[in-house]
Amino acid sequence: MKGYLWTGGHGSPGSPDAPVIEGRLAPWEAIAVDAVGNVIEFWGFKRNQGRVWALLYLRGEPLTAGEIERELDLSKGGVSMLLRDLERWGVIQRVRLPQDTVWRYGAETDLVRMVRHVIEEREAGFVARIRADLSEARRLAEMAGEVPSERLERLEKMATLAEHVERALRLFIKTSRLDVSGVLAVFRDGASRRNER
Amino acid sequence: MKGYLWTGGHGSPGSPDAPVIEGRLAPWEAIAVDAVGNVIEFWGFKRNQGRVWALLYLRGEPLTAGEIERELDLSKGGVSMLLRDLERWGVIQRVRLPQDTVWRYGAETDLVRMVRHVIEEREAGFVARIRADLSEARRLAEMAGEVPSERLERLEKMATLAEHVERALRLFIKTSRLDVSGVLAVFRDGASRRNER
DNA sequence: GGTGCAGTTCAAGCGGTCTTGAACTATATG
DNA sequence: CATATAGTTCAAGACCGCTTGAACTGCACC
Repeated sequence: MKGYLWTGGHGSPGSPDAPVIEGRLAPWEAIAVDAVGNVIEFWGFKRNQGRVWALLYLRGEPLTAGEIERELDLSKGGVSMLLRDLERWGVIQRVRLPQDTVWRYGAETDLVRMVRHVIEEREAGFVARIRADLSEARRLAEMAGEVPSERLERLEKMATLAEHVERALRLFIKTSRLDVSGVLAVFRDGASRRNER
Repeated sequence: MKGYLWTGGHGSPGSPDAPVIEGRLAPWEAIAVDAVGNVIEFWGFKRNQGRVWALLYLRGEPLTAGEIERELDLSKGGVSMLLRDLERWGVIQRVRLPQDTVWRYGAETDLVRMVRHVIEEREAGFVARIRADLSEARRLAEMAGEVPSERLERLEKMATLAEHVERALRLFIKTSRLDVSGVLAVFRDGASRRNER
C-alpha cells in the first residue's frame, strides 16, 4: 500500500504550519511540486523524481543541479541520481547554454512519456514473468498427475484472467496516449531553449 | 519502485532449489500462489493478500485460518489481518458450514472487484487530493501577485494534464470492466458452496 | 468456574528502499 | 601543475511498512 496515505510536505494545503524551510521555493510552488511528487510516487516512482520534474517544469527554464538541490532541499548525490534517472527516461533534458559552463536541466514537457514508461517497462518484464510462472505451474501440475481436474481448470482460468487484465492494460496505454496527445499540443510552448547535449 | 524486481519465492520457476518448506503446498500451487502474490503487490496491495486469495481460489473450497496459516507459512495474527482486509473488500467470503464450528474462508471469484477496488478507492481519495492541492497552489499563486503569468500558465497546464490522466483512468476502469466481464461468466462455476455469514 | 481453541490486536523487530554525505573523478582556470 | 567547482558513486544509516508473536478477547464445552 505504498503511497496510500502519504504524509510528506505540508498538512492540508492551506494550513499555517510550515516547519520545513525549503530553499526559496514559493509556497504555491512547494504545494504544486509536492502534489506532483505524490502522484509520481503513487505510480511507483520516487517521490523526489516527481518533485524535480515538477520544479523544472514550473520554472520553465533549465536549472542547475545546485539550484535544484537548494530549492528542494535534497542532497548533492541524490540530485545527481534523480537527474540521471529522469534523463534516462527522457522526461528532462540536459542542456548547456552557449556562454555557460555548467549543465542545466530542463523539463521535457511530455509527461506522458513518463507514464508510458511505467506501464510499458514494468509490464514488459513483469507480466511476461507472471505468465511464465502460471504456465510453469500448469506444466508442473499436469506432470504431477493426480491433481483434481477442477483445480487444473481453476489454474487455467487464472491464466486467462491474467491475459485479459493484460489486454485491458494495453488498451489503457493506447487510450491514455490518445487522450493526452491533445493536451500535448498545448504543452509545446517552446519555453525551454536547448541546443546541444 | 516497489515490486519492480522482486525476489520472493523461488528463483526461476523450474529451478531445483526449494529452500523453504511451505506447509504442504504442492510445488505448482506454490508457484501459482506466488505469481498472484507478485501481481497483487505490483498493484499496490500486500503480496500476502494476493497469496491468500490465490490459495483460496485454487482450492475451490473454503479453508480455515489455521489451514491458511500452515499452507502459506504465515503467522496467526497476519492471517487474521489479511483475511479481514480481503473480506472487507469483498474478495473472499467468510462462511460457516452447517455442521462445523469454525469459520472458513472462500474466494470470491470476482477478481475484477479487487482491481476495481484499487483504482476506484485510491483514485477517490488520491486524485481528489491532488486536484485540491493544485488548485490551492493556483489560488496562492494568484493571491501572491507578481508571479510571472507564464508560470501561472504552466501551473494551469499541469492541472489540465492531471484531469486528463484522471479521465484516462476512468476510461480504463470502464473498459477493463467490460473486457473482463466476459471472462467472469467462465468464472462463475459454483465451485464454492457457501450459505450464511 | 475452568480449560481449550479460534480469532483479534498491537508493540517490537525485521527487511527493503531511499537518502545522505564523504570520497572520488572530471573539467575548467590561473 | 595546483586549485576550485561540478558531478558521480556507493556504503552507512534513516526511514517506513509488513510481519511476528505474545497478550488478550470471545466462545464452546465440561
